[in-house]
Amino acid sequence: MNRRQNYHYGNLQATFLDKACKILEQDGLSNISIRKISETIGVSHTAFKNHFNNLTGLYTAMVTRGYADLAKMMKSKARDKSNRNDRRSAALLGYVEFASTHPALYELMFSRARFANNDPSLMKEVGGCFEILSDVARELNWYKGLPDEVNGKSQVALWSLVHGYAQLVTAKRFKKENMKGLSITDILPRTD
Amino acid sequence: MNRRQNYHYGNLQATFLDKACKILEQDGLSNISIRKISETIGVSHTAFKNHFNNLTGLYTAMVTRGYADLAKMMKSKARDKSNRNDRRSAALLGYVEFASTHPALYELMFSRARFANNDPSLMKEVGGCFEILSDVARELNWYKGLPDEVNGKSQVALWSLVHGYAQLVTAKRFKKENMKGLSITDILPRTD
DNA sequence: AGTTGAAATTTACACTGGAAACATAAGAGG
DNA sequence: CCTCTTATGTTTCCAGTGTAAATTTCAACT
Repeated sequence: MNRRQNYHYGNLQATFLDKACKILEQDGLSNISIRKISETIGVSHTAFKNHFNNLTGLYTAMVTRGYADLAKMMKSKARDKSNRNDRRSAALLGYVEFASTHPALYELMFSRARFANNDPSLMKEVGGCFEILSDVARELNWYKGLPDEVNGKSQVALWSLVHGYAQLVTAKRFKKENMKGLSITDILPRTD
Repeated sequence: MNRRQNYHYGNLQATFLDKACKILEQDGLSNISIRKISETIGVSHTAFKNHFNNLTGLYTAMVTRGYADLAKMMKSKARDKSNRNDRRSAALLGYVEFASTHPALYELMFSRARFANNDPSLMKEVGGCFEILSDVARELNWYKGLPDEVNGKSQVALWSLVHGYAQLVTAKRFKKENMKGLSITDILPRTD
C-alpha cells in the first residue's frame, strides 16, 4: 500500500510558534500567514486549528513566550553582578536589549486587542516580568519621604520610563545626536 | 435618460479618512476594510485608489492627522494657563488625554512599518509635536549641572516617561490600586 | 464642440482565515 | 486481539481581503 510513514507531524505546535516568531521579526506581523507557514512546514493549512484556535491564539502564544523571554533576559543579565546597584542597572539594560533585538515582538506584546489579554499563562508571565521591575523600583526608592502610595508611584514611573525608552528607541523616534552613548541607566532620576 | 446626479462623490478623501478613524477607535485596526468603508459610503471599492495609493497611504494620512491633533491638544490645554509651570503640566496632561481618548490611533502612531515613516507632511507634524515636548523638557531642566548633552538627555527622558505612561495606561498594564488619583505630573522627577 | 484629465466603474486575480465533513493514526480498556 | 475514543491530519468550500488593468463618466478648458 506504500503508506506515508509519518502521517502525524510531530511537535507541530512548537514548529508553528517558532516559524511565526521568525517571520514576525523578519517581515512584520502582517506577513504572518497560516497558509504560508503551513506550506513551508509541509502540512495543510487547517492542521493549524488543532493547535491554536485561530490567529489570536497564535499571537497570544507568541506574546506569552515573549514575556517569559523578557523576564529571563533581565534575570540572566542581573545574575552576574555582585552588588544591588549593578543588578538593577543590568536588569534595565536587559529589558532594553530585549526590545532592541525583538522590536516587532516587543511591539506586539504591548499592543491592544491583538491577543487574549486575559489568558492565564500569559498573565502569569506578565506578572513575573513586572515583578522584577517592581523590585527594581522599590530599591530605587524615588519619592522617598512621601506617604503610603510610594511603591505604586515609583513602579508606575519606572515602567513608564523604561517602556517608553525601549519603544521609542526601537521605533527610531529619537534624533541620533541625542542618543550618542546614552542608555536607559543615564536617564533615571536621581535617588539622592 | 435619468442620469445619476452626482457621479463624482465630492470630498471622498476626507470621507474615507473620517470613516477609517472612527472604525479604528470603535473596532480596531484590523477591522478597517477598504471594501466595507466604500460600501457604507456608497462608492466602488476601487475609487479608493484615486485618493490613497493603498492601505499604507491611508494609515499614513490617519497617523499624520493624529500627530497634528496631538500637538493641537497640548497647545490648547497649555494656552489657558497663566504661568510656565501650569503650562508645562497642562501640555503633558493634554498628551496623556489624547492617548486616552484615541488609544487605537495612538498605538498606530507609534507602531513600526505600518505607515510611511518618511512621508514629508507626516514628518512635519511629528516634528511640531515633539518640538512642544522638547520645550517642556528644556524648561524642566533635569540633570542640571551636567555638560553639553543636557538638552538631549532630558528630552529623551521626558519623551520616554510620557509616552510610556500614556501607552501603559491605555493598554491597562498598571494595577488599579497603583493608579488611584495618579497622573503624569505626579511621577515627574524632582527638579530641585 | 472637442479635448483632456481627474475620478469613478467593472472585471479579474491572488491572496487570506476559517468552518465542515472526512480520514488517519495512536492509545486505552475490554 | 478487538473496539472505542480522541487527537491530529486532510480535502473541500466559502466569504472576505487588497490591488491591478482596462474602461466609462463627468467637469472644465480651449
